[in-house]
Amino acid sequence: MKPDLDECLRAGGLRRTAQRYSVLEYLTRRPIHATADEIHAALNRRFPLVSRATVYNTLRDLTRAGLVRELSSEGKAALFDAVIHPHHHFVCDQCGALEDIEWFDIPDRSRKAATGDRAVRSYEVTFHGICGRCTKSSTTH
Amino acid sequence: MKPDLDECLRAGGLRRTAQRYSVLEYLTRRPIHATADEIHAALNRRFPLVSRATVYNTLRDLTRAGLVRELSSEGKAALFDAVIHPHHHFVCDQCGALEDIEWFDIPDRSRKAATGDRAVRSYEVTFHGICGRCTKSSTTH
DNA sequence: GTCCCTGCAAACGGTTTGCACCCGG
DNA sequence: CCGGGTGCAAACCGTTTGCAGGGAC
Repeated sequence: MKPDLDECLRAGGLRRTAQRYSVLEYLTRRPIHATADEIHAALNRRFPLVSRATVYNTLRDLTRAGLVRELSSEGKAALFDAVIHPHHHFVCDQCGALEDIEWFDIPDRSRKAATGDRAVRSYEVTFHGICGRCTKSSTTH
Repeated sequence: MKPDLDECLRAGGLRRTAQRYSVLEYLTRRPIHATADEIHAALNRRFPLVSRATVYNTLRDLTRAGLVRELSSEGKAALFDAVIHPHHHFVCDQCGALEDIEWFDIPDRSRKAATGDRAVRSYEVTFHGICGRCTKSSTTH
């Protein structure tokens, strides 16, 4: 159906199995932040197909293959994204909420100078602060 | 001894206790990446003073107060830094190693445009790629 | 046919929490 | 004196792993 996904798997040196295919397809279809558990639940909604362990193992493999990005959400469950729509993040230091920030490039000059000869595949900016909700609720008065 | 640390605590709305003071002092003295467990071990090396739970609770409080930054190191134990020497990071997608990247500013233009009216307190860039060690050891041949 | 992958459940490890005691203000 | 902080240990929860059976190639 979607030969490109198969090729992605192959390119990553991963055998094509129904489980891996569906995890990858889920993430590419819904390029949102999803926890391993959400993915597991979503895939098994219709009928049991993928075990929790396999979801974790698959996500690890896909991440290593560079097909998926893992965002370790400060103590909470890790979030996974298909590597499709790059974006930055805003994290609330108080409640831990994670918001997406639209993508913008960092000037090559600063970037190259700082990373040197490292093999950089991608990058993202994480902003820290207090989100709107927390600002409102914690006003001292 | 160091009145400024006391003031930091106070400013964050935190009572001044020996435990909190020593955690904060440790992090400001050694502005490196340290896990909660390393901090706990280091502080209790001479004589037991801080329990593990208190280290965790204190780090949570300090983080909320903005005195300390938490880096959730992809699945592994979280790393903590005193908010003193800002720097960026390079994460190896393969082995998870975390390297420091010297600081550089992001042009205000891009930044403001992207974050809008959010209360941004700080930001950092995380580069992803394959570190030198992994590049060497995984060459296909 | 050979590995690698999967499922299950148990183990793991970092972090949080309940509760009683203690101390800072 | 009061409310919050601390210590201990148990609970928690996301993630990993060992092992036996099954599927990809």
